[in-house]
Amino acid sequence: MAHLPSNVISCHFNNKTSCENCRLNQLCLPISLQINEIDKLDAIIKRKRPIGKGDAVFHLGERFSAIYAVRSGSLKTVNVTVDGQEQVTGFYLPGEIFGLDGLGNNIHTNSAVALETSAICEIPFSRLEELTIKIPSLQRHIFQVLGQEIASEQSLITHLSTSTAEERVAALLISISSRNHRRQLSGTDFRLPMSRTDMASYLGVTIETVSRILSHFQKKKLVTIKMKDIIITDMQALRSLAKVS
Amino acid sequence: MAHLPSNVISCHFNNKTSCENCRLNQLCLPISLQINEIDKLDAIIKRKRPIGKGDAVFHLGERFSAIYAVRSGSLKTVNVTVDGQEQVTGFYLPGEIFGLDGLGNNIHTNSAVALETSAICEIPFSRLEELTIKIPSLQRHIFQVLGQEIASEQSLITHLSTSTAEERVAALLISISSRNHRRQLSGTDFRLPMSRTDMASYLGVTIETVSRILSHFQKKKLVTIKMKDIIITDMQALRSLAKVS
DNA sequence: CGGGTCATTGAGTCAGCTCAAGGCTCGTGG
DNA sequence: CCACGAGCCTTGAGCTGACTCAATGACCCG
Repeated sequence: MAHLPSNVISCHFNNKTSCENCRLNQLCLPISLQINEIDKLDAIIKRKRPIGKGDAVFHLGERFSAIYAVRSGSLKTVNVTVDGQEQVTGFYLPGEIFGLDGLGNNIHTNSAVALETSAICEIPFSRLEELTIKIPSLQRHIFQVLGQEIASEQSLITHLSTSTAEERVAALLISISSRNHRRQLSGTDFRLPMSRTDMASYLGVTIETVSRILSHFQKKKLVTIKMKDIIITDMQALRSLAKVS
Repeated sequence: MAHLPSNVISCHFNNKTSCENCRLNQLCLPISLQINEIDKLDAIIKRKRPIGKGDAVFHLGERFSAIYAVRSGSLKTVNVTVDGQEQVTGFYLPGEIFGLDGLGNNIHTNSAVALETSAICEIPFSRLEELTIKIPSLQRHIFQVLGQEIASEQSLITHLSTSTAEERVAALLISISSRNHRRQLSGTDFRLPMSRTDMASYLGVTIETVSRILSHFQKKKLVTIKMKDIIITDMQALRSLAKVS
């Protein structure tokens, strides 16, 4: 095994990493696979050099050719409305799959942008399709990933239609919290990867409203916030505010 | 084969209908298939007895076992929020596929309810999965249907986040119009299948707001409305209001 | 033709927006 | 190691689009 260079960027970057030894393999695509099947999946996955904050994995309008998994860091997907405004449509954390927006008509309808230095796996879609025909459980899992994306978007739709600004902010905090928890990280004490502007755009409110609501949550002793660092001090209350059971 | 009763319901109902001779086969699943492949798809599709207005095809919480295509009529999918409110998450017209909401975790997260007397095709998902392994172009098409669902939900999300009530109503009218047009029907002169209440719920506004906006559109000579019958008299202006190119 | 559902219209209220000013943070360079 | 600047975040004041509450009108089915 080659000796790894010691600077920060490269220590995250290891070409030899495989799905088999990836910490995230119980969250990501391999979850449904046998060892020998994982090897086949592994063979088609390209592990890219880490990308810096603000860099795009793909741009709106580009031809769809692959889906992506987050290995480390975090990303947002961004849409541009007809009148030129940016609109954040999703946040993606390690173990999560993104880039599905191009599947419908072979053109990406969003750009994917790193929120911090991030490592991603690229999975060429045509190769993946071939593989799913050989490995039915993988096909089932891809369908499931797509289905989950649909379900999570529907719940966002419901939220945007029916919730107040306060409920939206609470729900986002709960969502990030539970996704961290799923990765064996703290669900109460973490760093928000996105800016207030991104949160506001995603939630369909203004940045001022997000800020005011976070201050208000702090006043009510639900959370402790210092910029992007957040500690949830009353999960119960926050959950009920978010209308999440 | 039994003689069919002659009442109104049954005259729409014909077991012999096949994908091959269905008027909608250039919109629906068969679009990507050869004749002999269509026969295979046909073999797994169950054509159900027409259902009446208000009847459900599946209920929230039920086990996911099939996806559905609208043959005639129209349906809505409905979600129930934590506090017990109904929320419409989608409208489905002939040739469109619904029921994908259960794919993620094998449980339907919505109910599907007929807006009028409707005929639907049921496609058992496990049979469809088997078939996609034998017919790669069908797999590709299913992925595409899922991708389109994801894309259309994302565009709804963007709309709900950024649009005013007026823009939302305009966008819904344009959407119904273009979906009618796709079916070779008039894109300017049609009947809205859903109630004001359903429109309002789907758009995330109140019923009064929908009503006021429709009246306002009429005053501005964009449309002529008589309850559910609508004539779009200035498509250009309505499109630009909807912020759709 | 009568009752119930669905749709329209009006008046007053409020959540979240806009505009504006000031504070905090962090990276950079002297 | 500190000073500085640019971007990000917070807070305040006033405004407005959409909501709530309420009453009336239109349609449909038995």
